[in-house]
Amino acid sequence: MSHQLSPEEISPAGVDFLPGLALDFVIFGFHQNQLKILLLEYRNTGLFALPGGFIRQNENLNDAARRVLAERTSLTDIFLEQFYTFGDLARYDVAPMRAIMEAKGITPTDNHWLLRRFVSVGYYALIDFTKAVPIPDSLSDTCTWYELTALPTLIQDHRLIVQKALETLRADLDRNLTGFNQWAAPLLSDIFTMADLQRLYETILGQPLHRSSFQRKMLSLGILERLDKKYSGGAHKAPYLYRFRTNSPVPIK
Amino acid sequence: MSHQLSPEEISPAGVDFLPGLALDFVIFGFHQNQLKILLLEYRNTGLFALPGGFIRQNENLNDAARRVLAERTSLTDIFLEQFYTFGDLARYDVAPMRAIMEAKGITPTDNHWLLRRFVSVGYYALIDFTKAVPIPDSLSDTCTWYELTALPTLIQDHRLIVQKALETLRADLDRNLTGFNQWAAPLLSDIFTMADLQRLYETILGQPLHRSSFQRKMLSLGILERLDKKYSGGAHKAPYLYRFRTNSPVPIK
DNA sequence: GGCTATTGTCTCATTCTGCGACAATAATAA
DNA sequence: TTATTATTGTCGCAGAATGAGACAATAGCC
Repeated sequence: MSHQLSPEEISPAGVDFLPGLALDFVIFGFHQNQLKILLLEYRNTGLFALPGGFIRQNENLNDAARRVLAERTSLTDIFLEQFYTFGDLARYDVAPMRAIMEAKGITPTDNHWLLRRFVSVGYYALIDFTKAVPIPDSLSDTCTWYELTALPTLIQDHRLIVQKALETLRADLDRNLTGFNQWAAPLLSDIFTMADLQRLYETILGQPLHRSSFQRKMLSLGILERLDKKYSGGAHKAPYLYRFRTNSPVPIK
Repeated sequence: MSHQLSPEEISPAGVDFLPGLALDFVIFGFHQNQLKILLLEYRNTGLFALPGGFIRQNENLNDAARRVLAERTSLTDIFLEQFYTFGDLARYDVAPMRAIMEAKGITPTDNHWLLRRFVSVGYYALIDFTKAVPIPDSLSDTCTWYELTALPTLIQDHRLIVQKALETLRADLDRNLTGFNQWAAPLLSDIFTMADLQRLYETILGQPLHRSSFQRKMLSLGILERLDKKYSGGAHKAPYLYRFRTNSPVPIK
């Protein structure tokens, strides 16, 4: 986990937060055949971590997740999915966290609350990375998109968390596709072509898909609405445009 | 959540446990076309709850789950699956918990740690209910199997937790089938017929399945080993016996 | 030795999926 | 205006997967 604290909040006991419980985020960013995730970097330490946060005493768990995500991406009303809760003792190595704090000029006592054990609830999101304005938290220096295929070494068990998030994203893509698009900053533009959608799928699944089978499957999901308009782009046949149905039927498994 | 504490542990601050974090269990029990779950009852209160527990300071989350489950069922080495973490504020209504403690002769202070907010990690298991010896925890009076189709009213959000566990159990049944059987107290007896397996599926999924299609599908999963022996049961053709392969291949989705 | 309920397997129709074919077409170039 | 070209929508086919019934084999019972 990591931290959306203001500097004043670091030294006190973090008393406004639920103790020992954190949130970790795997924020997938898609745009034009690229899949990235958002990472924090701690200068002078060479350490990278997933964005994270804590839960306020009077805040729902899922609301806390939405709040922290908004703080990191400046995007509100994001579609978030909880995917696993990580609670191994081994996952929390105090050395990196101590290095991060000392690089910030803080010398924590041995039982500083940030150096204790945390259980962390993992969430993932999928957004258009051109629409986010990444903002580092108070302990980190940069908050940047990294290609999923070229991630730096991450602290703690964050590599495992990314892996599990990716598996869940892939497995539930059909089911969550509408969700990713019905919020403030949709993943695809409001209207899009079948080719746009296919590029999204291919990038996330990491494999090419056959065009006609893909079209057939997408239409059979019943979540798309075909618009009668056409495109004005390249020197070739104009594709139909689509948008996601509101109140789309939930696909039956 | 609920509690595996000894009476002495109730009044102190539960200092050995991670604060604010609990475990809730949906322990499915199967036997001969019956699907039940394990519930605790608190006498003199009419309240029913899922078994639950807490995590020790120096204990892995999943190990804590295994420990508590062993305490409730006397079964060690159980196959457990984490399925969701529940963190709404509304889920923790203090009134039932206070009633439970007062029925036990304890008068908790307003900020007693058991009356504070808990975030709870949900786990489910699936065992043969004839092999468990249910043991109530220190706050409850009985620990009993209840038919899933006739559950009493549960405290807090426990009905929702059961619902979500059942959905996950059904969705992941193929994938976890070997898991449920390769531990100390297997779900099915060591060797079993295809009809036994079909009854298990029909009971869990809550719908009848076609015999020949079911057989074809089960064999195609590649997790069964057919034994050349035969049965000696009724006045009819003897079925083959099966057992689960060790090192069965993971079914590809 | 016949009877009967259950089992293993086969077959057939239907649906789903992978994959290529082909005509339609929209902008550009000639 | 016409030819060119890349891309698109759809169709068709082969193979796989699935639903559903048919039928012979058989193990114990009377």
